[in-house]
Amino acid sequence: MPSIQLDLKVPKSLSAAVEERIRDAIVNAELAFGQALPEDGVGLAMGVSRTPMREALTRLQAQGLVVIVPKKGTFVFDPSPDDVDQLAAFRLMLESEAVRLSLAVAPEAALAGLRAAHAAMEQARRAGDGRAYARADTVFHASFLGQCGNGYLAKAYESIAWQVAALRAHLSVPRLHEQDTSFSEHAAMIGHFAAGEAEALLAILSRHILRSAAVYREAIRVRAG
Amino acid sequence: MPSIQLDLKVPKSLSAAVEERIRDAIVNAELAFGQALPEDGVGLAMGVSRTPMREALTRLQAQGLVVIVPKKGTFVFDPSPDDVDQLAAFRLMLESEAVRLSLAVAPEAALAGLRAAHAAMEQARRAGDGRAYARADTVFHASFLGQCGNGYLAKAYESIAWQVAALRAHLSVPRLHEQDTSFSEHAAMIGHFAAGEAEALLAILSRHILRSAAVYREAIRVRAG
DNA sequence: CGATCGTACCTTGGATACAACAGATGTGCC
DNA sequence: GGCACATCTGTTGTATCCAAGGTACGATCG
Repeated sequence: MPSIQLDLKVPKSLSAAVEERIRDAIVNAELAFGQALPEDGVGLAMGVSRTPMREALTRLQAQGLVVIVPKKGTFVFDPSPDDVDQLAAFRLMLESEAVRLSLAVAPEAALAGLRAAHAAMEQARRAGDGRAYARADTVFHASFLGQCGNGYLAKAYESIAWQVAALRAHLSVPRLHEQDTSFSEHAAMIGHFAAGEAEALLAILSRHILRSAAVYREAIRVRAG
Repeated sequence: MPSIQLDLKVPKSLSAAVEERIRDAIVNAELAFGQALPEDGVGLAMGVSRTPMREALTRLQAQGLVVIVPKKGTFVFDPSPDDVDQLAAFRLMLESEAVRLSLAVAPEAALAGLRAAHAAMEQARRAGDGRAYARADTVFHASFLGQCGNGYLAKAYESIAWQVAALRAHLSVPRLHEQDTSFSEHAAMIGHFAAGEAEALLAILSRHILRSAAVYREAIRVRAG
């Protein structure tokens, strides 16, 4: 066994690179909801052919980020107000279970992840970097999942986390007031987690998730008219 | 609008047909766990080329039924005892929530589905058709999901239901005693559902799922040595 | 005899060419 | 002016070809 570890940058496959790029574009709101993604459009712009592009789109469809309509085209997913509610409900369900599990299985590791993410949130808040704050927010919630010990649960969460991130990027109105509320709620969650107070934590989590869902729902409803 | 319904067999895409065929082969135990699935092997046997085969395999990977190892090949998924436990736990979590939701949202529709499935189970049991019984069993549990009103929850369940079905086909030892227990448990669940007794139903469901998980886990452990 | 290197084969990864289908657009007729 | 039809374009669906990586086996050298 080699004693040193040189993490050689393995050139990931083109399809993986394309998938990642498009996903970033969606969750960073570079692409609008419902926007068409012809196979030879984005692909050629990146210098790749249709084959990896197709694979990337297929995988993105499995993640719910794009919708492929046979013989018509591929489009960025376009959630209805109802979708937002259902997504939030499902997210809350997964995350609640992850909280209970991680609390039972690996509370120290999860707590470390929460604190690190919260520190990153604080730094981003001081710097006024909304995007970094959002990223840290994502990491915070992913901490529960990473330590819950159930790979299927974690995978299911991943498959919707991107959609949640996209909603946040597209629909959030960055008000500092909101961010303050969010920040203190996260702090409270850490406190309850450290104390092993699952129910109190879940109450905050539920409020937290359902409140943002209401905001997104309203934003979509208004936009759609 | 045509007044008659001739369910004209829409020529689904080749990739969809291949996907379905391979999935059937896996959940019907025609293919062993870990078996290699070279792109030009199964494909050519069905007379299709590698491209639709690749798409089918990509989607099957998203469903957890196959594992694609870059530059090595594609293989039927091969769950470890731990995987079985986690899968069962996740399934129980999804299905419990679906029970609560369907009970709250559309109890009549769900109940109709349950009764229909249970009737099919009884018929299959009388006929001694184990495969038909298993299919009806799958339909029974899917009834909760179909009426829960949350598409994300239903989709997540679908994505693991195939794996559960595959476990059942590969590892079940068809003992009539087991089937009797299963049958009466399902009847009890219908009774509790009709009476709106969620907790009693969930207790049976939990026993039901965890018991079969223990069987599968043991079967895998023994097989692996 | 064993370890290591080279090579051949098998696999997937990607590109391109062709075919088929859906929708839009324009045109002619009524 | 409106409707029906043909065409035309843009898109996906499929097949085939070439390239590159990984594995296993055998040869070769110590």
